[in-house]
Parts: sequence; structure tokens; C-alpha cells
Amino acid sequence: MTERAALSTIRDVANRAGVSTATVSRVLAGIGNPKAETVGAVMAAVEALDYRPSSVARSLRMKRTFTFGLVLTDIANPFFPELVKAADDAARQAGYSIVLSTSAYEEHRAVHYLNLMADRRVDGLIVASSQVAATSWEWLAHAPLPSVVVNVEPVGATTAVITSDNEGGMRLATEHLIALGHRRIAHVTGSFTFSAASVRLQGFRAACAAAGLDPDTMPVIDGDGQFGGGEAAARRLLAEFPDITGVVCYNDITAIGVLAGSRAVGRSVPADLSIIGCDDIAAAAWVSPALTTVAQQKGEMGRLAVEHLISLLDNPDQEQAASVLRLPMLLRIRETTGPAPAASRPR
Amino acid sequence: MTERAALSTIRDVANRAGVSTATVSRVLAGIGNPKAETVGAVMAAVEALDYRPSSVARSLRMKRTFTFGLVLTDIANPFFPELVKAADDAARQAGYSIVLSTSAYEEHRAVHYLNLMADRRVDGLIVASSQVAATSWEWLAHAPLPSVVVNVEPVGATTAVITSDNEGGMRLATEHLIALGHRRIAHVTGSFTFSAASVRLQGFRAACAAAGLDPDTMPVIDGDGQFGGGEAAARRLLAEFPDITGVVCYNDITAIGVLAGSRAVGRSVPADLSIIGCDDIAAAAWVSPALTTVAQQKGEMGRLAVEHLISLLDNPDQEQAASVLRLPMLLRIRETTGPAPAASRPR
DNA sequence: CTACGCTTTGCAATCGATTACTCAATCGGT
DNA sequence: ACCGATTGAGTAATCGATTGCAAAGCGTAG
Repeated sequence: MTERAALSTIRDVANRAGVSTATVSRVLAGIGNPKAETVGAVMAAVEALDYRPSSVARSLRMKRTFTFGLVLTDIANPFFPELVKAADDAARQAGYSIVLSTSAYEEHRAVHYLNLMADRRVDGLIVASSQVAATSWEWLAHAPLPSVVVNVEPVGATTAVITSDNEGGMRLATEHLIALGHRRIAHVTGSFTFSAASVRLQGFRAACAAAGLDPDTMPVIDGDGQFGGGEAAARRLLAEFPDITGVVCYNDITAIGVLAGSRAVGRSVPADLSIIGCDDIAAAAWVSPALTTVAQQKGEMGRLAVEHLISLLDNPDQEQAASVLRLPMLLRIRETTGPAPAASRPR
Repeated sequence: MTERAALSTIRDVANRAGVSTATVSRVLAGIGNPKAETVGAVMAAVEALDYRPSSVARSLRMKRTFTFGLVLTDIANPFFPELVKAADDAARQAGYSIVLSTSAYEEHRAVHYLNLMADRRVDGLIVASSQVAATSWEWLAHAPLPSVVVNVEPVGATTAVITSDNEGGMRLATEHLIALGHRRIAHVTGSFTFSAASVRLQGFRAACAAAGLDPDTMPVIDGDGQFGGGEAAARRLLAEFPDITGVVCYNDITAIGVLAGSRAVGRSVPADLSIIGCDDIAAAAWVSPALTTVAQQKGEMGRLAVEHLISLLDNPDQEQAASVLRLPMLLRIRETTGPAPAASRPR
């Protein structure tokens, strides 16, 4: 059996040290000029009683919890760990903690969790999502606390938004294939319930057009942002358009699916077919051949979100502005992209 | 600019409804037999003011936060998402929330976070880790709150432990290869700072012995539980012991590394070489060929941890016992294992 | 018609911290 | 040696809920 230590209060410490609770509080907070003698007595009592102030009581009195809520649509999304970690580090460094919650892609639960966070009286809210429904936006706009939205860009954003330059990133990916000599390039999309899906498609088309390739002649196949969707898309794509030499995918998981599907129908990557993903999740480096991709600066997004909230809290007068920050994406060349097969080179 | 709704207190509601705060509290908690009229007035006021009770104040008064702390060594570990999700669901269902924190493999930070959780006055603690140092165990044993340890089994456990039957799982994996006719089988270990590494090695040896294969003649190569370690191990292994036809790996990430390394040196999987992992992370299904593995019941572990805590809280008299629960692991046959090549079959 | 009992509601203490305000003691200057 | 400034610490209010106890309201029985 384990002996459970009883938790002592500030009053216990005050009694043992022979001072008032006010003094204990001040000494611990480093406020005022306490006599060395007093400090000694307090610290000794704190030590002896293993006193740890209740942040519940502190929060009630100070009307600050020094906590940020981080709401994820789905914690299983391999995109999120890095973001959570960076946000956690940044928060910790500034004396804040992060409370996590995941809403598992169900809209009604999302609003429920947002409310739960508000009940908790978190000082600020970070919503990291692939999709956020209108009701949630509404809620955030009138919420009694500041918030930042990460990774999704709503149409009429009313809060600060931090996201990646999805269009530019996709352009980067497409340009990479074009530079390798590919001229017949396909795009496998994500589910269009993800706001990034259409933006990434746009980037693909823009890059084609800029290189003198008519975007309307380039196959676009619907995926679902998951492995299965990518695999199915690859089979369909290669059956209908066998002359394709490059595939630009909505995200890495899709690309990994496309990789599997392509090989299943006998294409060798990157000799016959080049594949490029988007996000740069950990698994991208694990598949073989390792996946070429454009990376989102996930850690940076988490860090910036926290910093934004803190600056909002430090300047309480300044109204929350509806800003949008798009971080550039970074090309990570690995092994799934290579020169276009000579046969299909133009002229 | 967004108009920030001012947050109203129970007193505001009481005033507007023309009742006392006590009545509001009772109505909202469903205690007593309030007159329908009173209920109506209170609910109307709640609605009108968009009142949401402060769980900070409630926690202070009730000395319960209805929150569990979940401490992860590293949130980036692909093992954890499923566990977190299941724990979250189970907790939510019972009226609790989960507060997450990650200690990033640094022991001193781990204790720091445990303290932070205690300051938060969480009602219970779940520690999910691959390794927990002695100081943390010490802390948990004398902590002023109940706790469960998940996924790691310390030598002198003083709290409840929920883990997988790592020995049995590894035996299962090894038996699978043996049943397929393999007789020269290697094991790539994890870092031995992970408590499961030696137990899994034991399982491997036990299965060999049981099948009449001398474990001492089976190559054992050190990995590190990461992709790189697996890849390097494969190169070394296949150079030194080219007659090997099967590899049992400490975990999936290692196995994926071994897969990459084997192919880099020209082995085809599963024709020349069978590979089996352990854990069943999401990426195991994404690589190609898809990885055969033994699955940990990750969700189940999270669910059970939460249930255990709740039962501990519901029966406060019952002392916390040091129990160990080992969940069976499940064989998931995919594509990286196949019959041993005929050439190497015995006799 | 009064009194007793049940229901419904209010009063006020409480949880454990922080902090504005007050007060006592000490110090220095002339 | 006296007085004002300064320092160090205590008193008590406060944050926003919950809940034991008291009391008011109401119905009914004697």
C-alpha cells in the first residue's frame, strides 16, 4: 500500500512558519522585501510540508489560469504531434501550460469541447484543424477569450489564422516535377471538406499554366486524404491515363497510398513514375523509396500560435484582429521523384 | 473586431432570475425539487446570459477537478495517438476530461510535469511511457493522488500497471515465422533503456527454444527503436549472416527500417526475407509490402487506465494496490512475411 | 383555527489562494 | 530626542461556485 501524502495549504505553511498567509504568498511570489529571517522560515516550512500551491485557488483569485486550450480535430492525424510539441514548449517557456482535447471530426463534439475549454477558463484557445464548421467559427468570434486558428483558413475569418502557403507549396511541388522534365502530370486531391484541398489544386494548376502546360489537360483524380483513397486513385489514374509520368498529391498519406497503388499495377517509382506529397509527416521518410514532399512548418505554426496568444494577453486593450499568416512550405527532395522517362519527353 | 462576450457568474444569473445563488446551483445540478416556475426562471436567465459555470470555482469548492492528467514521454511516438483517443473517450463518457502533457524523454522534465499536474489538482494520473526513471516512480508512490502506469513495467511497481504481454507477443511473432518454415531467424532489439526491449528479446528466445531451435545460435542485433537503427541493423545483419530468412523486430519502426535496409542490399521481401514488427502503428499498413506485426491493444489500454482510476476514486477507502495487467497481443498478418525460401529449408 | 409536517428557498460558511489597505517598527536627519 | 519616511508584515476582502442549516410557505389534519 502506498502512503498518500496529505496536501497542505498555504495556511499550514503560514502556521508552521509563524507568519501570515499573505507573507507566505509574497515570499513565494518574490514580491516585497521580506527579511532574510522570514524568507528562511517560510522556505523551511514549505520544504517540510512539501507545499505546492493549488493552481485552482490561484486561478480563481487571479482570473487567469495560465493555460491554453488546444483543440485538435483528430489527434491521430500524423500532422499534429510536431505542432503540439512545439506549442507545448513555447507555452511552457512563458509559464503557460497546454490542455489538449480532440474532437474526432464530429462537429457537434467540437463545439462541445470548445465550451468545455471555456468552462475551464483557459486564457486562450488554439484550434488546429483540417476543417472547422460554421458553428465553430461563430462560437470563436463571440467567445469570451482570444483564439488562434491553425492550419485551416476559413472564408470570413474573424480570428487570427496561421496556416501554410498551400498554394505556393503545391506550386513548388509541381514545379519540381516540371523541372525534372515531366509534362504529363496528374493531381490526386484531398476531400474537399478540407479547406486546403481546393487551394492546393489551384496551386497545381497555376504551376502547370505558368510552365505552358494547359491545366485542363492534366488529370485530376479525387482522393480522400487517406491511404485508401490514394491507392484507389493510383489504380484508376494509371488505367485511364497510362502516359502520366508524375503525380502531385494532396498530402503525404495520399502519396503513400499512390505509391502503393502504382507499384501494385507494376509501375516502378521513380523510374517510371514520380510521386510527390505534401506535409512531410514522419512516415514520409520511412517508406521506400522515401517520399519527396513539400514540408509544412508544423512546429513553427505551433510556436507562433502560442506567441500570438501571449501577445494578445499582454496587451489586453488591443482588440483581436482578423489576421492571416501563411508560412512558406519547403521542398524536401527524397527518392520518389526523378527525371521523366525519356520516352515521354516532348519532341 | 470581435465583441467579446463578458462572462457572467452565478450571481448574475441569480439576480436576473430573482432567486439565490444556492437555488441556481441546485437547479443546474438537478438537486432537490424546485418548483417548475423557479426552474423556468433560472433556465431563462442562464440562456439569456449565456451562463457557463466556472469549473475553476467549482473545483476549488468540491476539491475535485474531474480531470485526469496524462503524461506522455513523447507525443511524437506513433504509439500514443490511439491510446490518448481511447482514454479521452472513456474519460469524457464518465464526466472527466484529460489534460495532456509530454515530457520529451527528459527525466527532470518528467518530474516537473508530474508536479505541474499535482498543482493542477487533477484527480488522477496516467503515465504512459516507454521508460520511467526511478525518481518518477518514487514520486508516484508517494503522490497525493491515484495513478496508473501504462506501457511500461517497472521492477518494483508500487502503482497499478497496464501493459502488453510483451513476452507472449514476441513469442507469437516468432512462432509465426517458425510456422512458415523459417529456421534461421534474427532479432533486432530496441534500446535497452526501454523496459520492453529485454522482455521482447526473451519472448523471441523462448519461442526459438520451444521449437527446438537453439536461441544462442540466432543472431541478435542491437537497434534503437528508430528507423535508422533498424536500417543499419539490417545491413549489418545481412552482411554477417546472409543465411537469415526471417527477422523479428523490437517494434514497427525498427521493422520498417529493416525493410528499407534489406531492400537496399538487394533482398526482396517477403520472397527472400520475412520481416515482422511489433506494436501495429498506423504506418505499418502504409509501407509496401504492408508490415506483418503483432498489435498492442492501445485503445484498450487507455480505456482500462481511465476505468481503473475512476474505480479508485469511487471507492476512496480501498488502498491503491500494486497490480499488473498484461494485455495479450494480436498477430496481424500482412505482406512482409511468407514461407521460408526452399533453399534454406532444413533437410 | 391552530399546529404540525413537508417542500422549497435563502443565508452564510467554505474551498485556498492573492492583494489592497493598514499598522507597527525602524531608521535617519536635524 | 522628536518626527516623518520607509520598511516589513498582518487583516480582511475577494474570486465563483457548493452545501449544511435555518426558515418561510403551503397543505392538511386534529
